[in-house]
Amino acid sequence: MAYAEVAVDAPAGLPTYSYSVPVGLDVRPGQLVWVPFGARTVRGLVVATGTEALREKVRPILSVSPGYVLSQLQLDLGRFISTRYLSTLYVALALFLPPGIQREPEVLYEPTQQPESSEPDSGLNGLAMDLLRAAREHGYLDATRLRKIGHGASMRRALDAVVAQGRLVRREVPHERRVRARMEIIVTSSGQADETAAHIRTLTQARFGRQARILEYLLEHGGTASAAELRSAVSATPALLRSMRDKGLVELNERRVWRKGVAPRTTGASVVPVLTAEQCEALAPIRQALKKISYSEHLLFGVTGSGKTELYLRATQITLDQGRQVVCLVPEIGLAAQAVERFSSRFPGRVALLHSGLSGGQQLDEWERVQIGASDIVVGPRSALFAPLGKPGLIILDEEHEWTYKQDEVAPRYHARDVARELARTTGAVLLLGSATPDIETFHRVAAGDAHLSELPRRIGGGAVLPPVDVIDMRDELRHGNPGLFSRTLRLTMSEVLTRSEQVLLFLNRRGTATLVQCRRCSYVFMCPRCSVALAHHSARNRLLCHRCNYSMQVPDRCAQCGGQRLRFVGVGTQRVVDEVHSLHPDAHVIRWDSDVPASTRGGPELQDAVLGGQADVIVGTQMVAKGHDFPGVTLVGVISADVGLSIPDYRSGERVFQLLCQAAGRAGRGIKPGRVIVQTYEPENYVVSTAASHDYRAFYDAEIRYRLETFYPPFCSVVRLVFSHVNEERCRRESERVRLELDRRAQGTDLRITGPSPAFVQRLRGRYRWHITVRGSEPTTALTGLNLPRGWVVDVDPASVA
DNA sequence: AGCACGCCGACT
DNA sequence: GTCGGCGTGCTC
Repeated sequence: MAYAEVAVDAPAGLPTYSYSVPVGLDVRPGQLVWVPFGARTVRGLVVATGTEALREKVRPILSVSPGYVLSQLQLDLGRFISTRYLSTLYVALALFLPPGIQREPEVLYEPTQQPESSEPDSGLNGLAMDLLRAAREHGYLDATRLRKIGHGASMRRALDAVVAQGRLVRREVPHERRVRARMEIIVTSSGQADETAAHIRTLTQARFGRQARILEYLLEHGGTASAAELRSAVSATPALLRSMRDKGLVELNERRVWRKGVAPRTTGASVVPVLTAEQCEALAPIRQALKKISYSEHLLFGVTGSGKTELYLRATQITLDQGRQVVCLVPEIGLAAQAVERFSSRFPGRVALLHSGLSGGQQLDEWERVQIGASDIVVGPRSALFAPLGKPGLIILDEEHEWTYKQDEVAPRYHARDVARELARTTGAVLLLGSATPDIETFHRVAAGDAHLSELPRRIGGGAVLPPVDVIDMRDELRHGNPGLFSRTLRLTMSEVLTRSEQVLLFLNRRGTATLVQCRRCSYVFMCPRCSVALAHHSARNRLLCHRCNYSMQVPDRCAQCGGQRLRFVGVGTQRVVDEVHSLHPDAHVIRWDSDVPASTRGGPELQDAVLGGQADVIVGTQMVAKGHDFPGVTLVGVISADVGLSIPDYRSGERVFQLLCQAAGRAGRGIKPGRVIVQTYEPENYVVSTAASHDYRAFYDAEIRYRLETFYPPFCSVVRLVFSHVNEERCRRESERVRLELDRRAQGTDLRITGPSPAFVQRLRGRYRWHITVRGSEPTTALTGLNLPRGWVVDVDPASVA
């Protein structure tokens, strides 16, 4: 008897369960199956097979899904993800499945045998009787039929009633795929050309004119054509072609056709530019590493426009020449198109683009092109890492510091950089990370000798320097009687730029929306006495609250530091900036560019045209404008309040603000005209603001790494965040306190440091209260493995934010 | 996730 | 006494 260990698609429980393999079913590791689990039929992935069951209780595997088998490499990487990120084994492995796999079985309702005449008065309502009648008529009810009869709560109730009476039984049946490969029919004339010519003559005489014309067409086109082509050229119908096949005149064959590709398949190769001396030097260690065909990690550290992309392309060339594949990850879908274009024009026809924005069919086609080796370059967001690669040789993460590489909404909450590193390590590939503002942890890996550093310190072409940055102390403005949003310098410069008909980009860091209380005189921000974290003002309870330890205090009426009586509640939105610009420049065309503007409008032609075509005079935006998009007409960038994000109770807030300021500054003067940057701040002496203003990454790194060491945060430890959410706030608090005690027990004799529970920064989400606990240590995951948390808990290893 | 089981408060 | 709220534990 054969048995299989199966990772099942259940939200919790054991990593795998044991199933028996029915006779006649060929089950191997890596296969996707349907298995019974409790009262349900669920997806499972076979991780091992054997001749003895590991456990006593077994039920049989229901069916094996055709199409794809996970490789041992993928099974191992899946296990790595599930242990590292504390996810179920199934969801980790499911990352590797092809697009369009059905996760749920089809649900059918079948009538039970019951003589209709002896029907007792059942008390069923009309809807329920309709269901019964339809089920008896068709033999069963599926989702499509059910939808035709009705929907909503009443439908659910009716269905429940009929099932409860035993008139219908619910049955779950395996259901494979939503999307299929697109096939076309290829028509080939049988026999030689002279034979075909003879056929044409006899057919014409026998008045089979249309069939004759089909053969003529085939003769003229080398003996083969697709059915679709024949249909439009000589109105050949499928039925006609079938009858011709039956007469032996033609052969019909099916052929896979790729849907219209997302990446251009045919563009001619572009000219390969000559590398600068700096580029040559930066490429050298990467080239060397690729030649060795063994794992190594490289950081390509260079400002925007310094020629990183060309090095990606050169490294790609080397890898492809070795017959290995390349993955290039980009932070978001919007930036994928650009990358695809660059790779496609150098390597026409070899690029696959993989992301969830494509149609199911396109996703499947791109994915399968990679699988069969038709594409050996994969471009996409973090999920592209899970493309079916046989021999990956190079994995590129562009803008590696971006936190979109961390999946935090749904499990498995993995970081693509870490998974990429593990993939590279196990396959002997090169991991190439690119950034102008590297993640502190990545730069620390360089310092520790775990990654090589390649630098591109200058912009290419004319050695254009980064734009000059003016730091404006907003406390001075206040002292000079200007309490407004804009400093005098920004106001003046904005007017000048607008008279010259150039564009202004006003940048607002909105991740500081939580109102905090600041003294207008000495700029003191009310802090938690226990956590050195700014207290947030909660208007509902009218108190100041610490989001880390839950300390709370009354709303103050004077400054705790200087006794000043003028306090301000900080929290500015994009709209207020827009209003202010309007009042200063009533004729200016102002455009808002933030997450409140629907993505379709944002990426759409109207907004793009307005921005690029120069109709827009002022663009007001948040994080989004700082990333990726080019604004060639912009000559002035104004950062409204550089330090807002600094007070977020998160150890990475400084790093975030630094990156954002550098990116925002980098938006100025990307065109021909020189640019200028004005940074407004209440803390000009803060190292984050000052180092960003002087474009000095190393100075920032030095200060930041010292802070991380002193406060015991990554890279000097690992962080796990546990969030509990519940509709009832009191239960929320109680449950998180209970878990805190449990964690304290587990922390005995380890270096674990636990903070919380406290309300999360986003305190209420979708009607549920949220409390969180943060665990830090050299190996917090180990201490948490096997911890049985009830429903409502989310565990996030290496969270993007601990706020 | 679904389902069974078990424990407490509002009713016949 | 019982019906049903939902909190808890199990699913091979």
